[in-house]
Order: sequence, then C-alpha cells, then structure tokens
Amino acid sequence: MAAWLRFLRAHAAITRELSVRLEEQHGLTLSDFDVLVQLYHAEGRAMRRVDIARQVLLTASGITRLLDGLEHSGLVEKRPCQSDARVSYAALTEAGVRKIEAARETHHADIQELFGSNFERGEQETLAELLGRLPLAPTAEACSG
Amino acid sequence: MAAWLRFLRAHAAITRELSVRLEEQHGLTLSDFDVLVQLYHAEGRAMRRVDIARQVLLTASGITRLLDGLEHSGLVEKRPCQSDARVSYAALTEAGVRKIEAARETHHADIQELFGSNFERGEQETLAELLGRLPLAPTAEACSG
DNA sequence: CTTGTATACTTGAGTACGCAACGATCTTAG
DNA sequence: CTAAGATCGTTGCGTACTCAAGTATACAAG
Repeated sequence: MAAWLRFLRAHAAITRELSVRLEEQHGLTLSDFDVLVQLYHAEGRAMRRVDIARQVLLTASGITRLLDGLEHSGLVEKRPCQSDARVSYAALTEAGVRKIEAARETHHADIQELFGSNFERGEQETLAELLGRLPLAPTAEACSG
Repeated sequence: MAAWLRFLRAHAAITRELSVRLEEQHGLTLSDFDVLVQLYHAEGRAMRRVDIARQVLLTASGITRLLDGLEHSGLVEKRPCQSDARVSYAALTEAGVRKIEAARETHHADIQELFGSNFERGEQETLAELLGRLPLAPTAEACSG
C-alpha cells in the first residue's frame, strides 16, 4: 500500500517534469517520444498502428490522433500495406530519425537525473526486476472468473 | 532506463484497471478516491484545498473541479475558514466517510491483486523504500542552476 | 489610510486521452 | 458466389486534467 502510493506520486511528479522538459527542448510529449522510440527500433522503422498501441499502452484512437500530430510535424508518414488494405503502417521519416536521435540524448539524461540517479546500479536492476513483474494487460482472470 | 520503461507501462496498465473497477464498484475515479482518503486521515476530516493539491499532486484548478464533483455527490462539503476568508475547507460528510470506508475495502483488495501480490513481503518493503527516494516536487535545482 | 505583493481559489480555453460506434477490409463457412 | 464474424483504423463525444488569467483576501511597508 505504501509502495503503491509512492508509485503513484512518483509517477505524477516525474512524468510532469519530464513532459515539461521534453516539450521545451524538442516539442514532443512523453507519448510522442514513446511512439517514436518504438518506431526507431522497429524493423524497417515502421509499425502497424495496432502494434504501436499495444506496445505503448494507448488505445487505437489515441494512436490515431497522436500519429496525426507526428505526421503533421513530418516526423512520421503513412504507408499502405500491400497484403492487407486495412492496415496502414506508420513509418519514421528522415526528420523523425534525426528528431528521435536528438531527443534521446537529453531525455535519457533527464530520466537519469530524475529517476535513475536515486539508485545505485544494483538497485536499478532490482527495481527493474520487481517492476517487470507487474501486469501489462488487463488481468484476464477477472473476466473468466 | 529499462526500469523507467517498466515503471511507465506498469503505471498505465494498473491505473487503467484500477480506475475501471473503482468506477464500477463505487463511482469514483482514482483521484476522487485519493482525495477522499487524504480527507479521511486529516485532522477534523477537513483540509484546505491547497494542501490537498500538494498532497495528491494535482494543480489547484484540478482540485476545484474534482471537489465540485464530490460536493455534487454529497461526499464532501465546503466549510469557510474563520481566520482567513480566502480559504474554504473541504470536509468529508457522513456519506463521504461511509463511502470511503466502503471503497477502501475493495480498492485495497484490487491494489493487492494487481500490484502487491506480485511481491513477497520483503520485496514490497524494498520497493517502497526505493520508490520513496524518487522526487515528489519539481526539482528546484534545475531552476537555480 | 494606501500601495504593493503574496496567497487561496475559481474560471475559460485548450489538450490528451478513453469509449463506443462506424466503415472498410479480411477470413471462414456454406 | 454470399453471409457472418473478426480485425484495422477513424471519428464524435465525453472527461480529467493543465495553464493562464481573474477575483478576493491577507499582510507588510510607507
């Protein structure tokens, strides 16, 4: 319980500060950054929208609107899928690649400052391990009973 | 970095699920609950709005609107401050006390299920300790240099 | 008293989502 | 082929916030 409360508060405080910095320095929101990083590491630097949604834990509609913005900024472009006309890939543009590479630098430093620097190396690993056990999808057990 | 990503994802997944349940079972949002709990533990079950804001990491305007809703539902009431006409206390009503006591039960169980049950007792304490080191306020150092 | 300046709270406008409903397309069964 | 059902994406609408500006009060200095 104590752990959960601290978890909540820390999340609010840190994401707020990270957002402000990311916005100031690169004009991106945290979710923007998150999506760009996913694309950056994806094969061909392109992904289906559904897969992005699953990865970054937004809903499909959130992704649509978020990508609208990134397309408008020229960081991402739509690309049709030849084998399935329903899907449209979101692909990083050249500008997108440069943007994410630049943003990564400062953003990682910010994360390190606000988050990582509070722990020693071993502690970071412990923390990562513990957090890794938490559920990422709605717990299906609750539905089927 | 890995730890941070897991932190972000876990937060999104767990709060989403907790919100849904809290909404279904008690008609409250996570923030509603959070505020009610603060009031419940406050002296006289009343707090200044500013202090609530600081405690739950919302802005003052967010608190105003959130309390509007709770007042409308009759869980909280406004109470003027005799020594300072600027402040109006938010005070739990009888209904509010009953509501939070009821909600606590299921909400704690939900937190335990989604969050706590992933750890053993010692691990929970470790986690709480580690999370407790994270900053809760915008880091002032960044401003003054 | 008046004139700042700080604090408490509210309000208007904007934003980043979620949910539910929709159209388009794929897939499978007949 | 048609029909039924699942999946991908978008859109309308609602909501929970934030920020910036405004009002009202307190307090301190002249």
